Amino acid sequence: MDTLLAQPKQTFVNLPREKRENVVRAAVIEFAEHGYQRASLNNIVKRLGISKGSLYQYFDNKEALFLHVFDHFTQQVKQHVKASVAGNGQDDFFAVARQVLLAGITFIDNHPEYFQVYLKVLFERDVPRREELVARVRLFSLEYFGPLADRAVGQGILREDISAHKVVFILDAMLDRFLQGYAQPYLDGGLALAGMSPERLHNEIDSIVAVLRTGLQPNRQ
Amino acid sequence: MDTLLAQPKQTFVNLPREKRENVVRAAVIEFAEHGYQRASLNNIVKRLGISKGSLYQYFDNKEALFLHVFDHFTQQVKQHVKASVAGNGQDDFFAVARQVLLAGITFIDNHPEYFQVYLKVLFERDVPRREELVARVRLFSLEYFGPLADRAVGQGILREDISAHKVVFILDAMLDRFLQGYAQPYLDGGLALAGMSPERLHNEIDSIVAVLRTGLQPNRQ
DNA sequence: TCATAATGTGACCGCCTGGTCATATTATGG
DNA sequence: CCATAATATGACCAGGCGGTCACATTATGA
Repeated sequence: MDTLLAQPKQTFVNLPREKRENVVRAAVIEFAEHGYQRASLNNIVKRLGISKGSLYQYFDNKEALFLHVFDHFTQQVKQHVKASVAGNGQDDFFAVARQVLLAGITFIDNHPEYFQVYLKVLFERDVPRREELVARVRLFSLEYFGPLADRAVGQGILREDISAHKVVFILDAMLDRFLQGYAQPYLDGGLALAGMSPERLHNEIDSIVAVLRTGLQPNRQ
Repeated sequence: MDTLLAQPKQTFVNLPREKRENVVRAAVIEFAEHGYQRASLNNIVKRLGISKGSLYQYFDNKEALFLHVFDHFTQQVKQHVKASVAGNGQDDFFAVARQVLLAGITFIDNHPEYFQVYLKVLFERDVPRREELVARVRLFSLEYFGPLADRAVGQGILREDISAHKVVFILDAMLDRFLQGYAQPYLDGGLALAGMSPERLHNEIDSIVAVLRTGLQPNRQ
């Protein structure tokens, strides 16, 4: 799970850090704009002001460059989420969900292009090792919420007529959809999430978490 | 809203129905597999066994062909949903939601390629008139559930601390995500929706609707 | 200083794309 | 039957793609 998807060539590793970062940044932008297949290596080298031959001294081919970019993405998102939730370890199930949602928002704010790359991978065919890439992100969510949901079931926090599996699905669906709406305004169903002030955004999140809490906790009728 | 996005040329209209349907079918398959930009007109004419010149006698260009395909999609989905819900007009808010979800499932079963085209449009940049296309589908959902939610609020069926707008967002998010998971198995969070028997699928749907009902109805604590 | 290794370069290759157009084929109706 | 209109064809075009490679430039260390 934590093994790398692809190694750059030694030449790339030897490069000064700033140049390496430039290359990755330019590649991320191109893949974010056009997805994998339509992304153009010619555009990338043009943007960087280097020759195409150089890029091929850094990576074996387009696929290796792309996988390297995706590696960066997964590393950053995991690190960001874990750091965001770290301080609130003892909170209840839904408070953690809220925290993860907020972490997603700030990640998108900080790295909108990386999230675009992910969205592209979700819905583009012929992306190399697509299932594996998506699974890396998805499994992170499942691994993260799965045990929490199991524990919550044990504590009687969740209603018993729905499996922990399904709880995670519902939670994941809401989080994912909310973040998609935040990243792509025309997906937000008229909520205008994109331009929203942080306070109102927090209100929206609280509303949704409240609905999930009421819907998922044991029945009190 | 109901005006067409693009007209084919007269030559296409004059064609016998079967040939017209063949052309549209081949185009749908190609756009479903590769999205707009990567779809190849050469592939389409090869699959049809006609010359490229002929295709250009039917449509002005790639964009016109694509928009014609999307017109077909929206017409079919609207017709299908309306027909599915028609008999159950007097049901309550959540029963209608359940019915729409079921209609979505059967639509995907009947026309998986059309739904793929829609998913591609959602996440591909540079699709001609993308916002407009997405809006056509989205607005249908909003127009459909919006009035229902308003009425439900008036009847006191929905909790009062959340706007009808937000209710529609949550509902739409769950429906959309469920259908995405059904159409693209690696999006289903391990629920294995794709290969599921109809009975178990209905159980899943009922569970989710139950959670929404409990979460969205007035608080009874 | 100079031989060797590492790195950078861009013209070039074969392939595919959306789109064009002169020409061939077929249908129509007087 | 034949002139005209409608339809079908595929070679061809310019442009972009991923990828290659012979060569130029720079860095290294003895």
